[in-house]
Amino acid sequence: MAEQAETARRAPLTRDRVLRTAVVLADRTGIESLSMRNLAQDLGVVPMALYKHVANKDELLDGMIDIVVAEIDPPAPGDWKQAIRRRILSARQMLLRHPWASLAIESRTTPTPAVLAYLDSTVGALRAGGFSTDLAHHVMHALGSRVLGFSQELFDTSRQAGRSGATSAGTPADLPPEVAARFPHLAAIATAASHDDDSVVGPGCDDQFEFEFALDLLLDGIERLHRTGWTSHRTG
Amino acid sequence: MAEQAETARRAPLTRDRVLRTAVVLADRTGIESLSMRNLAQDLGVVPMALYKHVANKDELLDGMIDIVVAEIDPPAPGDWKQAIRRRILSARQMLLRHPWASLAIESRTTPTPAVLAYLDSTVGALRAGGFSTDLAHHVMHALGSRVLGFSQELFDTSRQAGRSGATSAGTPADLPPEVAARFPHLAAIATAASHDDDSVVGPGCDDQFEFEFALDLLLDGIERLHRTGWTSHRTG
DNA sequence: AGGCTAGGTGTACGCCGTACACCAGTCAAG
DNA sequence: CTTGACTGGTGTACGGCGTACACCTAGCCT
Repeated sequence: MAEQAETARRAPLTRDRVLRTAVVLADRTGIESLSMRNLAQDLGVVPMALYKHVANKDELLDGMIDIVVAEIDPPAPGDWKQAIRRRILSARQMLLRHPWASLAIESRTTPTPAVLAYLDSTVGALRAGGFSTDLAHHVMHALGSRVLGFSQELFDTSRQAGRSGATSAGTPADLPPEVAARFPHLAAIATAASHDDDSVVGPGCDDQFEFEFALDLLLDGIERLHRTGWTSHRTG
Repeated sequence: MAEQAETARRAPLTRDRVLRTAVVLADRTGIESLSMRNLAQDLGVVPMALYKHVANKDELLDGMIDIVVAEIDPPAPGDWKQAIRRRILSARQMLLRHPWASLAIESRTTPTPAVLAYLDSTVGALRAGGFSTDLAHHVMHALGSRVLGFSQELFDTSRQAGRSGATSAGTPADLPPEVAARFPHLAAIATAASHDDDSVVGPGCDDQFEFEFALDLLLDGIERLHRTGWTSHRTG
């Protein structure tokens, strides 16, 4: 009975447990150091045991993506603009919780069913708002990466070291001086917000503000097209 | 005069040659199958020889990025809108030539000098057009991934197999039937264009059109903000 | 009892990046 | 002319990776 107590000590190791442990591990140590061997060790199991539950590492990643995509808030009733706005912001929150997810989703050659479902329901919200399939089609392209909340800040200094989110406290403009000297325009932009005390944006750069700025820019434009009955058909 | 060409090395193997060969190899076989060993073989050299010219694989990737970013057309004179539009579309062409580049650039934790220079000159074009640093700052965030021309079409079926570009000929709506059944809105969008013969967009989905649609949506919104003297400062 | 099956194990293979010791040239200074 | 440092290509080797394959074991059905 001592022997079976030892094996009974750990949970049964289901596919779901494998995937969720992998998500936690990726959250904690980054996607690049998520290996089948590490994951197996976290589960107290030998590496090959995982292959009884996932076909290979690619399928593991797909499963992880499905799990985090499922964390996005379900569509809420209301007008299309509010609904989509809330949805996208919820997706963004998910991606901030799981910093590896955006790159993982992008690197997949084909979207997973959960991603497809998310996109589908977003299109559904547009259609429910009276969008033609034609306009809805183009709008989905226009929202593009924002549909999944990607911020994708190339010059986001916070991405190098710690977690993401607003560069809120401290870190006013931490470009290395030699970089600032060579790229004056970039330097000016990086420090712009901190110079003006009456700016809505605090010191440093508020990712959330920037994201909503771009999002609203797109949404307002989309609304305008919608109101004026825009179509990609030839004018005639 | 007798040159010592008789004993000249067959392969000079400079840092530049290493990087350019790596770019060609990545273009041909994809970034995931670019290894130091493959690259060395392509150069007719032993793997460790590369390390005399690049510190490690990360530095190799940085060097490759610098090379392809340098292919983006230099800024042209003219009004800011045209200048930025041309620049971004040029960047997009570069990314279509080097399909590995967008993911590679995104996965870097810190942008390379060439990327910084590209971003800087884009900001410069805005400033030259009379944008405040404040507005220019937010505009750069808004353009976001589009600054480097990322299309990032999650539901771009062409990405799974061949090269990208417009799904121009054939392939009207190649969603697998079981997928189409489960996601009716997606299916409707995917087939929308092919149903209407008088659409500007031909059969299938014209990536280029979609990209410019989104880009112009953003640019028009930005222009409107610019004209009305938008600022992120508190009103009043 | 006998065998089927699901699930965990152990070993092994071929990739990968790269540390480290080595060696063949070139070339400047003694 | 020697010498010794420096540059750049080589060979070997190590630890980590994904995973194929054979094996074992426990529970279940007949």
